[in-house]
Amino acid sequence: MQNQILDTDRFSPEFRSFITFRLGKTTNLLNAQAAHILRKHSDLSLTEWRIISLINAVNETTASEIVKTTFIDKGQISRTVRSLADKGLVLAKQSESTRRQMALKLSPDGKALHRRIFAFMANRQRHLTSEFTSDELAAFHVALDKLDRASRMRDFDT
Amino acid sequence: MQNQILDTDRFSPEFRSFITFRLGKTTNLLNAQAAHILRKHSDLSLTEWRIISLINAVNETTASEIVKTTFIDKGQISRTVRSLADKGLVLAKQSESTRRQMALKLSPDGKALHRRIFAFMANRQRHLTSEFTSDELAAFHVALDKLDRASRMRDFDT
DNA sequence: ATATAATGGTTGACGTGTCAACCAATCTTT
DNA sequence: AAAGATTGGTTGACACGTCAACCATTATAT
Repeated sequence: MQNQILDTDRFSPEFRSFITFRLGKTTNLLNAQAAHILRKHSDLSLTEWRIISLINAVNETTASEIVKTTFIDKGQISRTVRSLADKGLVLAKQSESTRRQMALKLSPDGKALHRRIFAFMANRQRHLTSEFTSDELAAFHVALDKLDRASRMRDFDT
Repeated sequence: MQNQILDTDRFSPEFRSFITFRLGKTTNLLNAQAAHILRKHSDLSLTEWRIISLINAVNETTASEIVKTTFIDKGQISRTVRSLADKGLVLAKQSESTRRQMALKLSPDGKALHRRIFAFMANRQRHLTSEFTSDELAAFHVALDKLDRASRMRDFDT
């Protein structure tokens, strides 16, 4: 099956094969879409929303766990968590077991906000995947997993 | 076939299905890999490299064409092109046909740099796709095309 | 031919992302 | 139990990304 690319595409043969450019484009488009939704319905940034969703999904988590699942910079997470705590959306408590980890939970306000925004995001998710068969979707995730693993190699000399 | 996710993954069922989070993670990993390669072998940023590659691929292009193929912000492209021109890597000439477009080409230095860096990036590309069959790769591109199209919808109210 | 709109690009302001250095708490080794 | 290594998180400095306003040029409509 042949690819269909938006717009005219003089870059075809080389660029179709350059998977990172290709991915970057789609990521840019999707991020712009998400940012638009968030701007319209909240004053959350994309990273704030992601962290809220992540905390919501597991009820309670830590900054380092967020780093491991998203590969967002830990400095950025530290700052974003504080801004969410300042807004009263996230509660950061020292966990009982250890004094260096912070247990992150959503406050009632945070949960309410999540519920409200999630409705839009779930619609969006349905829309994004509506053209996929479940096999295609599964294959897409497998492909991303392969790329994740391949991204661990750092040097390509010689 | 089941997904394999790096690390332990308490987020599984919800998050596996959230395609934009999933994509964001892979993009973060791949960008970090590319930035590492570029830092090691040049002083180019990722965006600079992408613009150089893009110009190289079609020999001559314009800023607006770069916008259309990458969806990088046009302000950023404007600035990056100037920085590349300042470094002597890109030649920006008013095109003859019209006075508002700039024709962008690589200088000899730019071409040489591209050739040098491209060697590493081509290795990387081979590595990234080595686990893919050609069908899988084609399917992956089709999936990205579908997401691109679906990303055009902006509102998910109701 | 003139007014209006669309296109190509630049700029400023500001928010976000990234790297590296750092501190404190815990874990590991001896 | 002390020394070193690792982990969890914070901070500063700076680069990069993003939005909106803007200007000049070209295209379109009247």
